[in-house]
Order: sequence, then C-alpha cells, then structure tokens
Amino acid sequence: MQNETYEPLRIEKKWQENWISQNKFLPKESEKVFSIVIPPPNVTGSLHMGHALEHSIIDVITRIKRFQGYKTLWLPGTDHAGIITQLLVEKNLEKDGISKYDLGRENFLNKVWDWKEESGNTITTQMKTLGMSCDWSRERFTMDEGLSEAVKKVFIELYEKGLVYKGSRMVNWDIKLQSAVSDLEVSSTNEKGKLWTIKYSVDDTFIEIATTRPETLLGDTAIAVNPNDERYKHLVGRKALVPIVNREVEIVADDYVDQDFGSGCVKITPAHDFNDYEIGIRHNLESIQCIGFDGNIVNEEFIPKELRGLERFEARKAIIKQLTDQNKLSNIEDYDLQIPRGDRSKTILEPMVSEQWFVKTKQLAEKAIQVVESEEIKFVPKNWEKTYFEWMYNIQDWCISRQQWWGHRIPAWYDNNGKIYVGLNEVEIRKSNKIDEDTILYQDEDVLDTWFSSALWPFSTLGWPDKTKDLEEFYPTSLLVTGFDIIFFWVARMIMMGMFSMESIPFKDILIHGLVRDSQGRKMSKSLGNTLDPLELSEKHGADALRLSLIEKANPGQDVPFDEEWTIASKKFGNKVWNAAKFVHLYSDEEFSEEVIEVNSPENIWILHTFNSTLTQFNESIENYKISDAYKLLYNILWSEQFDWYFEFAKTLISKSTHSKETKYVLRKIFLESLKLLNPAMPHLTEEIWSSFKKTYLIDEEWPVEISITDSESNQIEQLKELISQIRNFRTNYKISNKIILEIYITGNLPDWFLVQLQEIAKVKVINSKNSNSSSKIVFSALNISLEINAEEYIDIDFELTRLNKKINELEKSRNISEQRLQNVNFINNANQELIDKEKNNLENLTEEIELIKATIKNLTI
RNA sequence: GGGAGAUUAGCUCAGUCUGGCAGAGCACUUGCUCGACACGCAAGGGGUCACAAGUUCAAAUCUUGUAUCUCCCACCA
Repeated sequence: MQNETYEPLRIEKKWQENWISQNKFLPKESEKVFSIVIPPPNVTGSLHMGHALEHSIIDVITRIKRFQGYKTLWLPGTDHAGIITQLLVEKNLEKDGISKYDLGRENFLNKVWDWKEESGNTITTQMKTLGMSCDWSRERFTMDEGLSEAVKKVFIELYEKGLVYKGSRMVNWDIKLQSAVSDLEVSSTNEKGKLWTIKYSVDDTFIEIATTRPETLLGDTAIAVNPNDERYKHLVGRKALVPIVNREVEIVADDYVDQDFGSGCVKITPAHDFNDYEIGIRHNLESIQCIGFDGNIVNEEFIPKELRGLERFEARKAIIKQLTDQNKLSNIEDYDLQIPRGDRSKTILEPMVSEQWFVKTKQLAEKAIQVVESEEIKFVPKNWEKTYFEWMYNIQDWCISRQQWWGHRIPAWYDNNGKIYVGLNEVEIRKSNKIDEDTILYQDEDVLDTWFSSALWPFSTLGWPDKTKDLEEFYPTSLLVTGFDIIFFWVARMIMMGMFSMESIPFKDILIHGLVRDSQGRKMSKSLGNTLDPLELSEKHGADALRLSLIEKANPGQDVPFDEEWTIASKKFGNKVWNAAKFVHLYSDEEFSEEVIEVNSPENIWILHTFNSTLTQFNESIENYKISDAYKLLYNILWSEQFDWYFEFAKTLISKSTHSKETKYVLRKIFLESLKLLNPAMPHLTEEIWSSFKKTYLIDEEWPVEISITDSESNQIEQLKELISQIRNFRTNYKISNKIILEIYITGNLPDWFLVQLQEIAKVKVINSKNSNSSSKIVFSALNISLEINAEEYIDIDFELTRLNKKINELEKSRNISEQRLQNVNFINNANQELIDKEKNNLENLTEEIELIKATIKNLTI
C-alpha cells in the first residue's frame, strides 16, 4: 500500500465480497450470545438516510459484539408492507389502464409477487454496498412460508383465547383504499374549514346547531344538550325536525355536550362520528348510514333524489344550498379544524360502522407494561418509557383486518349461515368441525394489518412455531434499534406478541435513535428537496465515510443533523488513517519483530497510557450506547494525540535514541489496536490496512484489552508539549522560519530524552547554562520548567510587551479569583481539603508564571 | 387540553445526574512543498452558557418562574 492513495471504492467492494464469501458474518460458536433482528424495511423500497443511520448503528454494535467474542447474529429481512406495495403496483398497472379488478385477486397478486421479485433485492443489495455485516443466509421476508405459518398460528391462538374477535364497530374508513385502517394510521391535520349553524325546527320554534360537516345531517338520529344547560332543559325529551330529510328525532341530555361551545346543541349522527356513535349506544339511538363506503351519499329512499349518489363533499355543497334556500342556515364562520387523513392515502377518512377483526389489547398490554416497569426491557434513552406507558395505559382494541389483497389472508372461513371457523386451512377446518364436502366454505376476503406480522418478527424469523435451534439460542434478542416513530406501531406490539406467543420478552434493550435531518435541522423531505441519497454519498466519498459521519452524531434519542460536509470530513479522516498506516509501515517494517518488548521511554509509556484510557472511555460510552461519544473521542485521540504528537515523538525515538526497537513495537501495537476500535465504524478501510500488516482478518480479531505498563504516567509529556507549543507560537508571532534553529538556555536538570525531543520537534538548540550575555530575554514556562531565549535579534519589543501584558492580565485575573477564594473563610471551612490543596497549588503556579513574565518584561525594557 | 425534549462559539453538539477558572468537530484568520498525509502541518481569533429571581463560599450545572422552538398524544360539534 506504500505507493497507493486512499480510494474507498476500490477497497470496499473487494472486502464486501470477500467477507460474505468467507462467511465472516455467520455466528461463531461461543457461550455468550448477541442477537439482533433488523427492523424490516419495505421489500420494494430503497435505502434512505434513515436506514443508513439505523443500519450503521446496528452494524457498529454488532461488529463490536463479534469482536468481544459473542456468538453474534444480525438477522436481515424485509417487510411486505401491504398497503404501500399494493398501491405501488396498482399505480403501475394504472399506467396501462388496468385496474386490479380487471385482473382479479389471483392475477393481481401474481403481479405483486413479480414486482417483489424484481425490486425486492434492491434494498439488501444497497445494504451490502454499505458493508452491513448481516447473516444473509438467514434473511427472511414477512410473507415467506414460515412467517405466514407463524401469522396464522398466532391469529388462531389469539382467537381461541378470545383475544381476537370479529365485530361491527366504528372504524376509520379510507375511501381511496376501500379499507379500514387502525387508529395509529390516522394523522390529524389542521385545516381551514367552516362552522355552519343550522336551524332545526322544534314544534313552531327552532334550535340552532353548529356543525362542521353538514352532510352528515342526513343520518342524524338525535339532538343532544348538556343536562345542566338551563336554556334547553325544557326541550329534553321533545322532538326536533332534521331539515332536508324531515326526520323527527329526540332531544337527549348528555354530559358530553359542552354548553359553551357553539349553541350548546349537538346533532348526533351515530353512523358517522366516533362520539356520536358512543352517544348513540348510551341513548339507544338508531344508526343511519348516509355516506356509503365509496364516499358517496347512499342511494336510499329517505335521501332526497337529487342528493343520492353525490360524492360526500359535493353533497355538502348541495345541502348548504338547500338550507340557504329554505332559510335554515343562520350563520357561517371560518373555522380551524382537525381533519383526519389516512397516513398512506392522504384522503380524508370517514368514520364508518363496519364488520372488522380486532385484537383485544387490554390483557396483552398488561404484561407488556409490566416487563418495561420491571426493567426487563429497557428503553434507551429512558424517557421514551413514558411515551410507551402513556399509550399502553390508554390502549384501544387494534383493528387488524384490511380490505386489501396483498398480505396475510385472514385464516377464517364462513359457511352459508355465516358461522365462523378459524383454522390453518380449509381441510383442517372441515376435519376438526366435521363439515362435509356439500357444505360450501368461503374464506374471509380480508388480509391482516402489515404490523400484525411485523409484531411477530423477533421470533417468527428464528423459526417459530417450530422449536428450532436458532429460536432457542437467539431468542430473546439482545437489542432492538429503531426510531421513535414506530414505538406504538411496532415496538409495543412486538412486546405484546412476544409475551403472548413466547411468554418472554422479545428483546432486552430498545435503543431509540433520532431522525436524520438536514444541516439546518429540518426534516428531510422530497417536497423540501433536501433529501440526500446514501448510495450517492457512499459512491462519492465511500461507505466508510458515510458510516462514520452518521455514527459520529448518533447518540441515543438524538436527531442527526446531516450535511455532505460531515461525510467529506470523515473521508478526510479515512485518508489520514490511511496515511498513518503508511507512516507506521515506513518507520516500523524494518527490523520489526512480533515479540513483546519492555517499554521504557516516557514517550512510549505516555502513548500506551493514552490508549488505555481511551479504550476505557470508549468501552464505557458503547456500554451506554453513546456511539457518537465513543467515535468522537477516538477521532480526536487518533488524530491529535497519536498521529500528530506521538508520531513526531516516534520519529525522534527511532532515529535519535536507543529506544528504536521498542518504539517500533509500540508504534505498530497501538496503531493496530486502534484499528480494532475504528473497524466497526469504518470496516473496509481498517480491514484493508490490517491486511497490509497481517495475514489474518481484522474481523476475526479480539477486542483490545488494556495494555499492561509497569511505569506510571508522568506529566512530563504534557509539559514538553506545552513548551513546544510556546516556542512555535513565538516563531509564528515573529515570523521566524522553521529552518532557523533557535538557541534556548536552560538551567537545572531536565532528562536527556526531554531535551532531545524538544530540540527535534521545536527546532531548537539547548544550551545548558545560564544566559548571561543578553538584555532581551523571553521565558517559556510550563509548570516548574522554564526556558530562556535571547530574543533581541527577533523581536519587536513593543509587540512583545503588549502580548506579555495581555497575558499577565489574564493570569492575574485568574490569580485574583484564586486568591479571593482562598481568603474566603467560608471556602476554607466548607470546601473539601483536596479542593483547597488544588487551589493552593494553582495559586502557586499562577504566581510563579506571572513572576516569570514580569521578569521577562523587565529584561525587555532595560 | 395533556405529555416529552431543547435553548452553550458562525454551524452541529459535549459538558448539567455528582456545583469548583467554558470544551470538541466543522467553518474562519495567518504562516508553512520540514520524506505518512495540502483530504495536510502549525499558530490564532471567536461565547452575558435564552431570561429573571433564589440556594450556595462558589451556579452553564441545583430550585422556582418566564420566554422561544421541536415533537408526540387527545372526539369539542
């Protein structure tokens, strides 16, 4: 690699293929097990920044666990994503003017499978491009045979325990999808609307009723007032006349009504409003459907002819016109309202009463709450627990049937009398229920909510319901990494289903990551045009650079602001590491031996200590899933301590000391150990570099442990660094070229190695005597070490005096604070002794430094 | 209406749990072809820690309140 430059693309593909062909991502036998299942992306989707972030986090953790000797499984797979995929295929067919009904169910499903086969590999291929270390031999799909069996099995078990039921209830109906959707799939948006006040006749007078949806009056079956409302008390029990349909309805009293809103009277349409539905039940009201499942006004006798079949919002206009004409409209005002729209279709949802399948959630939720309360399952960060509990305590039954074709068909059959049979298949059902061939059975047309199968993912992917070895070994999984947006959709339901089917938690920790945003903190969205394509970024700067740039910002729960700049910076870091490797080769290849060598020189001892403390902090951060902290630390330590300071020290040691052999050993040792820490974030680069040093695979290595050092660390290296910086600063200020060797006077005894490094790195010549001949002296000092230089030939005295005075000012400020603190009786009495000693020491140092500078000033002004 | 989070350098964020002289990266300024690296090296500039009051010898950090922003959840017709 000595003559090569860092080209990520060249090495990345090579290693991806190599690792997979050498089975490096398969779990290796060990007592300790670490398993993680991927949050399955949509099978027809392609990778976006959110995936790239999530997968990078998972891959880093997985690779670390693999290093740490765990039997490590990262199980990949995809989700059939019922509604989205079906919509996509439908849209595609539309281009050729074909509807799904033209094809029929079976042919349409064949088309979807074709589509899945065609585009299903896109996302997994893209994951491979980013170097994700999944066990591809265990890849699963929510609609593959095994998982479909699992879905049926769970449905049947739930049904048999009475936890799944079919019922006629009010649900959110999506007119475009022609399907029910669950509460979670509804997003309320603030929109401008109107509030109409309509007069309803009561005998020869009338009452006023405000509504935002006048078309529903066709289905009104009551008027409600608050029981305490003095204005209307006398009307309760009397009849009002619904305009247009001229239906007589009762005026009822119900607490739900807010006296202070509108007129204090509410029209009640049990068939088309969630609250009205409840009131309808309380008051035993008739439920009259006036809007059909197609979104049009129903074609019924009670509806005036001219309104029948009208689209719901057209009907609204027509009704407003009729009311106006009949002088029944007393007020119209602009009104901000919450409009429920379907997440997928974006159409306005219609509450409808219909027959659907539901999961009874109360009982399932209890266990799911308990395991989080007892911290068997931990949210990271912890505060997401609250969100989880909040939802769990108020959980509603889950509507799981969808009037769609693409998905797991509900394993329920009906005979001609409408009797329900639930079972694995028709044959099975006939057998167990003793139904002869003459009786015709129909399977339920509906499919299950996609999230139903996702809820089983942690165990269905491992082979359940069979008692497989994988299931036994890898369940419960160790960790779930996911976004907060699907805590309810997915996380909560996995816990419920895990507890139900496995009687055990599905995962131990839940690491919640944030959203990838743009550099200004805005959500990435197509409409804003601020999206970035992870594959494009990886092609431009390398997968390793992309991964590191995401990882560096990914602390638990935090959003990840992102800019291509970050990836470019990571690429530069990769380049730095690449060149550092070349440096290590250049300085250590010759005369290098693998044997462990005793380390004596302070510079080497220092870098080993630095490595050890970095390792400790790094491990601690990772334990707490603070991946960002860990990698930021590594980035800084490698770049500034190892590659800058230590490499300079090493040059001197190798060429100018008797520690050459030991230094070669340390130089290579800490570099290679550091590569292991970096590997999970930048696997390709580090594997490539490793292969230039060793014949083994880096991925097969063990995680570093602290390097044992007999000597304790001294602070002399820090003093040396400080002095070098000061001398460099002096050069910069006076534009003294690096080529000029400055003469430095020193008295007292500093060790030889110290002086050698000082001379080499600061480009000075040390003269070990008192400086007697000069009037203009500059003093450099670090703690108890001070050096002098004859300065008259370089310096501008005024400039230097200004600079030194400024410095004295700063130091005196600090000294004053320190003095005041020490003179403060309360401080002395209250603070602990250690702190007081530290403060005294600090004051001493400051005083000494100030004296030195004062002496320098005196010298300069003579 | 209920809940969660945020506010520290131009930008993105550490630091707050456990009080003790404000940190990093990027960006910026200046100098530098010194054999790993100009995707670099070196030296710099830059902050009333949102605001207010309190506790304390001492507050970015603890307490209370205020302001602004983000995000969830919720049926006011």
